[in-house]
Amino acid sequence: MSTGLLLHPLTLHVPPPTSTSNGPPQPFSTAGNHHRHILSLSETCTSMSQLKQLHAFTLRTTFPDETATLFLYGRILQLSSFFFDVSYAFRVFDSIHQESHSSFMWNTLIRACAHDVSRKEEALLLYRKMLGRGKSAPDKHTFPFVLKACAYIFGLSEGKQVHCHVVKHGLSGDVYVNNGLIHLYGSCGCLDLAQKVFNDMPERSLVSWNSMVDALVRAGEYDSALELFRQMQRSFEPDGYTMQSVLSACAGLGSLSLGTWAHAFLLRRCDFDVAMDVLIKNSLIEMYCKCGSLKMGEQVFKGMRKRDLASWNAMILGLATHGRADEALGCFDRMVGKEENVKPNSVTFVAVLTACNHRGMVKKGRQYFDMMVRDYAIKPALEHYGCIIDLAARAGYITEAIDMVTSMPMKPDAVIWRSLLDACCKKGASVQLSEEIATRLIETREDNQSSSGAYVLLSRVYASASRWNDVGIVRKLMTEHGIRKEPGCSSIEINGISHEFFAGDTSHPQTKQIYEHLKVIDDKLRSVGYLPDCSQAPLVDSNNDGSKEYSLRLHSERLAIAFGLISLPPRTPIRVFKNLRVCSDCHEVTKLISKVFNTEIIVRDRVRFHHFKDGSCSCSDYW
DNA sequence: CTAGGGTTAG
Repeated sequence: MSTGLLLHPLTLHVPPPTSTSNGPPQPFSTAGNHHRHILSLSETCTSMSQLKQLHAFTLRTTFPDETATLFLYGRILQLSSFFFDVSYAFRVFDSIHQESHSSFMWNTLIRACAHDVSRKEEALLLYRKMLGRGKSAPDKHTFPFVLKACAYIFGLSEGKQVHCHVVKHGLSGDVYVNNGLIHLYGSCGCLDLAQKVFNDMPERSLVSWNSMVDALVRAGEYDSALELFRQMQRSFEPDGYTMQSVLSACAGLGSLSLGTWAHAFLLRRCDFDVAMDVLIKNSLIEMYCKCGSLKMGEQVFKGMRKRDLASWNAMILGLATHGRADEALGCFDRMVGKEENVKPNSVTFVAVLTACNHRGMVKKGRQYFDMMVRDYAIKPALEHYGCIIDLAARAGYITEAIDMVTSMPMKPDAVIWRSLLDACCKKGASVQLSEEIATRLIETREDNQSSSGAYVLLSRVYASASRWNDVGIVRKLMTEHGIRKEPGCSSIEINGISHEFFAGDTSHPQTKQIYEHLKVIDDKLRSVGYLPDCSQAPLVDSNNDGSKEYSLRLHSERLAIAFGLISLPPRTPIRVFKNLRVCSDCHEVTKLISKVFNTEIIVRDRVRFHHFKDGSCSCSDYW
């Protein structure tokens, strides 16, 4: 046989066989310590084809003892998963006698599955098999992989069982295992369990802290996440993973001052490789856009040497949510154009459709929806239908929107019913239709939006039809079901201090001034020809005292803008965050106010509200 | 005798 099978560069690293230091290598069947050579070859193996040659040698070689053979097979398994050839690993594993499967082999295979997106379930299956065979017990290496697989499929009940096994095997003190548990509970939304594991750990690493910070961010506990970040710095230097979570927390709070601080922090302290750098920059774009600084978001985006799909998605979405639909669509064109040639995914189209939605561009929205299906073969998800249905309904094409709901292949969720009902309410659809939709919305049992939920919207429908009896019934139902109407809410951040405004709210210390200024704004708007559109904003009896006002007048973001115009020096950009979705008319009004008062005003939606205990939060409180 | 943990947009 020829050893020419093993090609350069592998052959370069073969230690000379002791028996034949000169001349051609001997056939492997005779020499007693050839297995050592194969073993050392396995250390320099650089590709799957080399590994296969090695495997072939192994099959032809007689090994001095069983242990040595199994050790080598373990290596081969390890290498095939290192080269991402999991099916080869499976074949090797299956070729080994069941009795001889070692913990190492099981672990290697489970790990290979846990790292492969399409094999997460297989990882759990293997683990179950491993337990069932009873030959090799799981150890501290097994659990982190199994837990990762559980986390990925959100298998909370499976994960809890694995947690029991961890305890049973006396591994509840292992730092790797515990990190896996934190990650699992964090991804499944069990914050208290994640916290408990974290608290009870005898030893913590940087990964433990990062996983816990991440769990808090996922749960929307941004404040606590930042507090933990502060604590962790007493023992660890943050890395890229940490900063990614910290940036998400800042984005979630909508706090530009915190976000800017985090940006400065990472410029000063952190050093990443290129892959991490792209990830961090993407988080920066998202953070700046969510905090209302589209300018900084764009700056980061433009300054990137390398961009990936997520960078484009973040930028398009940022432009879209700021109502800059044309630029968002332009960005999309550039992305798919010849020069950049990045293939969009389903998230890209959510961003593109959001751009159309925020500007009420019905036709364009439909075009992009069709383009997604036709040109990119992307199957529309619920979110895409949500965008396009909302778009149609808001523009008054309620029948068409309902047709889309009935023809789409999946079950509509509460968001879709709500946007239909909202449109019915604003466009004065028939009471019967509105009632039907409200019923469906309530049936989903997901309707927990107190300010624009089924009951509130339905009572508005009855009110605009002057069916006061029914309004009373709905009100009573709301009380019985314990649903409290919460007013719309906006916030504005000034010098690191956040101020909140509720529609109709009078609790701010400068209320009198704010309302006076609101009147100034409205008068100015009227003087340039703007009149609140009654069909968009029906008369509502929001105070339940017979005093009807345009709901537009009560919009909380207008209070916030009024406050901004009073307390900021002229021409300072004003950033307002709204808890409800910003719609096209809101962008219009804001644009008009910006023009009339010569100030840049940015309104951003869907930022989670951060309730400061003392009503304020400054940068220095945190760091 | 081998080894291991944490990222992604609505």
